[in-house]
Amino acid sequence: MNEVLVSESKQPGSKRIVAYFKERLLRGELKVGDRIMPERELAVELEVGRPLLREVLRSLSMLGLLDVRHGSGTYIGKADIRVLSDFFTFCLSQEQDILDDTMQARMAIECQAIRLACSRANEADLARIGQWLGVLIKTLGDPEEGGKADFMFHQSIVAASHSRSLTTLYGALAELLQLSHVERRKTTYRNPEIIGDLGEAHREVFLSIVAKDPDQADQRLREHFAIGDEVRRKSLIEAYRKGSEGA
Amino acid sequence: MNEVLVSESKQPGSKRIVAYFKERLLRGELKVGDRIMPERELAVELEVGRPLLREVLRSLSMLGLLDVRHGSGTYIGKADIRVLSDFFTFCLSQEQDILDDTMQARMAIECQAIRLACSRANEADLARIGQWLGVLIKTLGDPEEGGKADFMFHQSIVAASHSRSLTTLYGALAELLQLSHVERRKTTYRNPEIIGDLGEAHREVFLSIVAKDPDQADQRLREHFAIGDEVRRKSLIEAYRKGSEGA
DNA sequence: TGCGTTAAGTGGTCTTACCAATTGTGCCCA
DNA sequence: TGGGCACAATTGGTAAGACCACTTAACGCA
Repeated sequence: MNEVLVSESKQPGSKRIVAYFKERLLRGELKVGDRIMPERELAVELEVGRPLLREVLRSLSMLGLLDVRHGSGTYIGKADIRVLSDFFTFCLSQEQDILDDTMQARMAIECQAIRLACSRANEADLARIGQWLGVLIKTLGDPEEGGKADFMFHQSIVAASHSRSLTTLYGALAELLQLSHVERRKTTYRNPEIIGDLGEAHREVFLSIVAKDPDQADQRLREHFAIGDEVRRKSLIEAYRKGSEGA
Repeated sequence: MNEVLVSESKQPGSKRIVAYFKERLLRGELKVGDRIMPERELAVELEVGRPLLREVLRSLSMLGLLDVRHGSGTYIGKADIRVLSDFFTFCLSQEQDILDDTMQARMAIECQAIRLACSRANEADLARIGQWLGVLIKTLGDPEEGGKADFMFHQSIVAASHSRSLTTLYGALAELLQLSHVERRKTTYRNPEIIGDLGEAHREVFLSIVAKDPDQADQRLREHFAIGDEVRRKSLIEAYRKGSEGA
């Protein structure tokens, strides 16, 4: 969308349509909930055919920027970050070891979020984090349910930061992160000692938020991540050994 | 794209088209660089009209997932994160004080990236960071050029992390971050003392990477952000006082 | 005044036609 | 025999017109 600015009439129709929306959205002329001009009228105004206009409208709709309602009209939507979960999955899935690397993005967002949560979390936030901590502990022996609870626990912390940009980024990675949680659980869930440590580590993370100590919370969370890394490293070594002996 | 799975033939045409691509991309049947079936053939196979197919192809193309070449064919693209810069800008620009909040996302990504850069940065990375440090110092008195150099300095650090997910997220926020850099400079550039401190702070950040000390690098970067916040707080207070006296 | 019916307005999908860019094939000439 | 040029085929780009389907508004009648 960031094209070199040339005479609008010389630009391909599709780019003129995109520019039309971009300008009006950024100018505030079109706001969430506004109804835009009907397709046939807009096509005439932009001097394009309706099929081409619909191509762009569909694109913007798939991003959530437009809310197209059959028989009613087309409205400016609230940009939907959920669509990005798929996109990020596509984007990053073309990379090797992406689940491992996603940990970096997760650590980046969560460590900053937990710092903010220490000062911004309200009673409802703390209650929600505590609730997911409870569910997590109950489901320690179940990789699927435990992985989901683990994800929700961490997502509650990010939500407690009350930072729109952090929750947006976290939401964009949600599908990959959730997959990562479940995969991690599957490599470790059979070891009761590890499982016990896992619950304990999450409890300490929670308590550090309650204590409202940003540096400590950041540290506890990093320790939690490091424990998880170490656990998986040992599991891999053990699996490798078993594999060698079997050979 | 995460729709409830129903009989494919009963789904609207557009959803079937999206599902067609999603399945084949995730299955690895379609890889970057592959050429897909010509439009007219694909329309027949999916039992949709060509205009509808083009609507979805245009959408996927705008996300960079498809590389459509006039007269040549349609190829699977490498998902282009640059498109997300605009989308994130739309997404987050619907929020109040978004430039301020974007700082949180920036801090999250950069503080994690700089930790990784301490162990992963190679000679070329360090040279590039140093180069942008030089440009930054030369352009301290120019908000536009200095803002760009500042952004590039920080972006080089993120690149030096060699983390695909962090660079992807940072790229998605690039437009907002760059705007943020320039805006910050505009509030402070007239004060020579602040400007001097700015150059010095960046130098210390750079040196901490060279020293390969993750905790120190993280701390220096946070101090740098804190100094920037303090500077802007003072500038706002001063502007407010002047405003009051003028009233 | 409220309900039902009809018509108008709006998006959804498709067929057909034609334009424009790229690529491949065949023929001619050196 | 090889290279170059021209033409045709293949592919994407754009549009008009037709018709379907959903929503909303207006009008008439009880």
